[in-house]
Amino acid sequence: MLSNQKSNYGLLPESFFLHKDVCAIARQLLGKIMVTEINHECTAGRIVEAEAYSSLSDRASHAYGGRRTARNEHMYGMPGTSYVYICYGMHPMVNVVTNEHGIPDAVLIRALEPVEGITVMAKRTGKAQDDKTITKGPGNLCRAMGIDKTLSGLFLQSAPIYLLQDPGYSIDDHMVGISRRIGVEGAGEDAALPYRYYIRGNRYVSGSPRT
DNA sequence: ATGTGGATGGTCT
DNA sequence: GACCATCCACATT
Repeated sequence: MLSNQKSNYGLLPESFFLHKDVCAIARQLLGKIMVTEINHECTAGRIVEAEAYSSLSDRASHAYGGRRTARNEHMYGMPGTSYVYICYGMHPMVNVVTNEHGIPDAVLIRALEPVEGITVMAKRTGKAQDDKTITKGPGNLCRAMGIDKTLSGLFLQSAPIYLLQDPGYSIDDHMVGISRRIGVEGAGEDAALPYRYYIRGNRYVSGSPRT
């Protein structure tokens, strides 16, 4: 199943995703492991960048003002499920849905550091295994992980997609950078909110700053 | 290292 | 018809 990783990593409890502070969850997702198993191919990466999108009051969120459409329906789903949508007509983006059922908080996963299946990632993306853009940025990481819209609305604790903790790994606060979010200039004052979290100096972190 | 412009198509007004 | 929670190639500093 999860091959050699299964013995080391563990599922996250529902309480992890139920937290009301979506920014705290985005921060805590740094260092966690995202895994996909698609067509018997396992790929995994450590989360190194994530952004919080906060429910109804956040103008950068697809659910701003309580907006609810066919596209963003999964934002209103159960905590610990996925919300995948297509951006710019071609890039899938994967989010982790948080807070209680019906409250559309979500964390956008923006970058991973490859942990397993790097040859599969290279095949899917047409890039070299040592290309640092292979899982850098929300569109790139979805391509490397094989994530598409059909993986939206799924619990992140069973095939084909998992979110796991690595008990032997922790991220100290001094390793964490915080900034405004990327690509949300249209969100007025909310564009400046410090809702982006990343691991300082990690070569897979997208945008800037990276330190 | 930084900036620009084009690709590309779903979604909402 | 306008707007994107982006990426890549290519130009310029």
